[in-house]
Amino acid sequence: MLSNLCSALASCFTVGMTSTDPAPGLRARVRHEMRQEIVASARRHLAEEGPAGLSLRAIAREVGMVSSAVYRYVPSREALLTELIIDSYNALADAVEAAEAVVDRQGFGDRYRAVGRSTRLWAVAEPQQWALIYGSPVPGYVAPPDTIGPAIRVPLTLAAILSDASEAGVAPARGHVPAELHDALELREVIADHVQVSDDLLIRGMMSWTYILGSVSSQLFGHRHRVVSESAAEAVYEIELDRMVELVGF
Amino acid sequence: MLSNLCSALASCFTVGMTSTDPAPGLRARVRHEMRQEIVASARRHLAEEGPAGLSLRAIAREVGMVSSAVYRYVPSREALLTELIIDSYNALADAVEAAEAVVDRQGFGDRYRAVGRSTRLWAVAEPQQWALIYGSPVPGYVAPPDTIGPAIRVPLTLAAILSDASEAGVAPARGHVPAELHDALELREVIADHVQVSDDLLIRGMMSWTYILGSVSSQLFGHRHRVVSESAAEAVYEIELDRMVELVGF
DNA sequence: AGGGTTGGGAGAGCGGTGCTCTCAGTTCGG
DNA sequence: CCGAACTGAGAGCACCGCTCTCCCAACCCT
Repeated sequence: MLSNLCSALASCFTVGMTSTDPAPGLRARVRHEMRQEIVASARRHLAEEGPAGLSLRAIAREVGMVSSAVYRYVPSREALLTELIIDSYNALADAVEAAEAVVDRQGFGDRYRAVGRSTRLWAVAEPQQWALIYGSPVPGYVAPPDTIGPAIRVPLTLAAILSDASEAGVAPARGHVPAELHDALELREVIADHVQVSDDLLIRGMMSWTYILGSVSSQLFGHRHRVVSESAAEAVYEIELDRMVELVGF
Repeated sequence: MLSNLCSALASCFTVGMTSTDPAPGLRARVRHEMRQEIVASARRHLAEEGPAGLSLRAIAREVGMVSSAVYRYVPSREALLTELIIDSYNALADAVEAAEAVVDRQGFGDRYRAVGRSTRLWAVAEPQQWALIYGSPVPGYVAPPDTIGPAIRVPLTLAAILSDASEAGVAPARGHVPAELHDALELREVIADHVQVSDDLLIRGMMSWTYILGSVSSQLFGHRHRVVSESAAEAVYEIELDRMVELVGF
């Protein structure tokens, strides 16, 4: 029965469950609402205090419960963080995919720029969520497998751009990559393989995402202090995207 | 007298003080040793538990004191973290400068590669210190001015490479940078200005450091999962450095 | 050498955290 | 309708940063 409870909790905890029970039952519905209220409060606290400041007791206080009661809905603080992490990955991916989708399919450089711009815009709007997913991981915290799906959505969007560019004959390989590294590029296993992307282009594409991560984090975490003035950050970022387009070879 | 105590604590707290009192006094020396023991314990805890796990009480336990006693030596947990941050910046810069110094002065690409390699090596050896300085900042923590000096040492090393390359006529500007961004590049104010570095090269150089930050953090923080196999990380990183040399134009 | 001053350790305590356990009341399903 | 399941409250454990008081030992100065 304990395992029943656990699995019930776990399934209810899974994001995007929407089981649509035939007979929801009053108790089940109010439970679902209570859970959503808790998560909403957690999201609010995250945005205000940051990941380290997220406290189950504070959440309990806000929703008008005693701290032990929230454990009926959330197995642990870490699990709640995991849910917020998945949410954040998905929110970022939603924003990026929406921005990239409206760009001319043949403008590969512009598609990359759209990814870069929308990523930065989302991060600036939600700095704590950015810190949650791309900051230093909480020591002892291991990302559960549920997170890797949402986490890889943006890289997959970029991979699609590479794939389309390869198909169009743009961005040919222009650099040597040792053959023994071919199998090391695991990203290839995740993307549709009906189009052949060269190792060189795959690495350049990976670099283009790495660069976005590095630049946005640098800006948000204050590592551009005395390097680039804050007011020009966005304009400089546009130059950076141009140079990365140049590096990828679109 | 309270201000006296404060200033005494502050001056003793300053890194690299080494006041060399003429008459050290037994009490002063044992105090200094005690303080070093505390910082050493803090460093150990940082390496094991990470920044978030650094606890003054645990340190006190380890050095055989009651928790309130450590406050005679360290004003707060945050101040202790600041000291560790400065230490980490300096340790990284020491490693980078040592690696870069032994490279042929005219091999600008190789000098950059040395910076990139030594940065990654240090980060892999000291992941918690890397997370401390380049991970998400602790919410509510503001970097005191003492940190910016050590923090900018590696960027200055890179700036020197750019400057030398400019002087040698290598790496000419090859891309447009709007004139209004000229004053936004604050890094220029920090470096010796007897050599003219173009805006384009300055931005490319900044990008080369941003890229190192992004790539190393990606590797350490697990964002290369299902993208690049762990075993090939170092080899792929070498390719990345090659591509960045290409982007800078050395 | 003695006495006032100062520094440093110990202890208690405040408010906070995550999490567990027990108890009592409520709702639900057979 | 009654037993089973669910749910909130409360107490409690171990931890945290930090403050305050007390007391003893070391120090400096006369």
